[in-house]
Amino acid sequence: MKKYPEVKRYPVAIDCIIFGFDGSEVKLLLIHRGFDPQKGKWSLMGGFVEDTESLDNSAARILKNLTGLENVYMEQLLTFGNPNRDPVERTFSVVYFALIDIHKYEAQLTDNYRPQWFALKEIPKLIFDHSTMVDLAKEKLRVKATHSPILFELLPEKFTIPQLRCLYESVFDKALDKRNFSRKALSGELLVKLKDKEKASSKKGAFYFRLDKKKYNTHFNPANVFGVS
Amino acid sequence: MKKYPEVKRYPVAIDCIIFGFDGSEVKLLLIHRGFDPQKGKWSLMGGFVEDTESLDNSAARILKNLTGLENVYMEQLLTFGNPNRDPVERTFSVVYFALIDIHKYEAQLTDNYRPQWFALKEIPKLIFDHSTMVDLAKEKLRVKATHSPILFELLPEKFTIPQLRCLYESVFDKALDKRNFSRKALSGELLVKLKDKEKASSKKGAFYFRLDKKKYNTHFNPANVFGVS
DNA sequence: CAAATAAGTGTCATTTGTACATTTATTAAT
DNA sequence: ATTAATAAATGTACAAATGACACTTATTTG
Repeated sequence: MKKYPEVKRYPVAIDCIIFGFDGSEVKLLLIHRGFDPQKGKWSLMGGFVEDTESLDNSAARILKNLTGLENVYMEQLLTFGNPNRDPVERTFSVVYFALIDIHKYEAQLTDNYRPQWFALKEIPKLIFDHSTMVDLAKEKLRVKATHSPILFELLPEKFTIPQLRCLYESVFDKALDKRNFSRKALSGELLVKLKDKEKASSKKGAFYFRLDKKKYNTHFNPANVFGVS
Repeated sequence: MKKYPEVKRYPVAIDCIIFGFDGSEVKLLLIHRGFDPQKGKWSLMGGFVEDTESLDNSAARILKNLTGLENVYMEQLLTFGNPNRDPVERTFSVVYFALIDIHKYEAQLTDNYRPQWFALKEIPKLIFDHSTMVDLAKEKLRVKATHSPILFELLPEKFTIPQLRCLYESVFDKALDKRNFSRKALSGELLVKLKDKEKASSKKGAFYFRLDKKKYNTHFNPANVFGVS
């Protein structure tokens, strides 16, 4: 059958929002945009969807090309399509987002586009509607964190309860009660206590824990980790 | 500046998923597709995005054209873009969904595309990937219903507690305890008891309630009714 | 006035959430 | 060796929310 007649066609882009945790704070990964307009400005990792790839695959390819990051589980967030969002011509952008452990992916990160991690409170001005995208992702991150243990994705293999609390405090931007937090964290029985301690941040040291992956995967399988969609 | 060189362009479509409640069950609105391929088959309300409209406006226009429904608050769900999802040519589809009170919109509904309401358990085979879209929307509906009082969107101005319970039972597909349900429903202080009763479904009759719109809007403003995005 | 129908309501036990202060293990300095 | 400093670890009591459960009430119809 012939193509749809009289239908306008548009470039479809992907933008990737990568949140990361470095043990004390949640940060956002940005790069310098590689082409005009706004070449060199701070930007999300973006590119155009190619002809034979799915949206998910396209997002993975683009992230890999621009940052070197691979095997990052990203979730589709929302599509932006205001007629004037891109000054060059109308484009649609399907936004993806992910949460990673910064240190885990440190080695993968390539330097081509001079990527940089920014604390959530120090995000610079971004091109186009990228700031709106990030705001939306931050909000979604909070909501998801409330209803699922999604934030474990941000942690290294071994982590301490204080680090975990720190992560939640960073996401929600508020102080949490030590005692109540650790009671709740441990009550889920998802955490396994290890024998060794993290000694860098206190004299006493804090015991490491790891995630019980079996239980985690059973109760929150990958497709559901980030919730519904 | 010149348009992006060497970038492929695609039609961008919208598909609208409309859930409705008729007082006893949640249903899905479908129409007969108006053009080839698959002309005449059961389909979501879909069409192509036009050049000057936003995605939200496009969704509203398409819904109006195909069904007559106006002023329905729809939320963007997810974008589908597998290369082969449409046999004619590659298209992307941004999916929207909404919840309405079937009776409230009864008069608006036009007959051009022979629209029909289907109980969730009796949804017919749909074109393309529309069934997947509906499954996703059902799931999202459940999750949203758990975390926000979204379901009030499905009710008429006046409704009874048993109707409300019935709605939740329909969405979650399970029986809920009468006593606990009404305690919880009333505890929010979002419901205002009226003087008259609904007498159709019992001899005793059930008091009508209405939503306290001020409180509802204060705590769950339109942008947030459906949650985050 | 009896029967039928679905609405409406209360209690108790359990779980969950919240507020709050002291003790403990370890290191570094004297 | 003793002390000071640091941040980790832990418990209790009260309030609020949840879940399980059965009887009474208002109304209509025969």
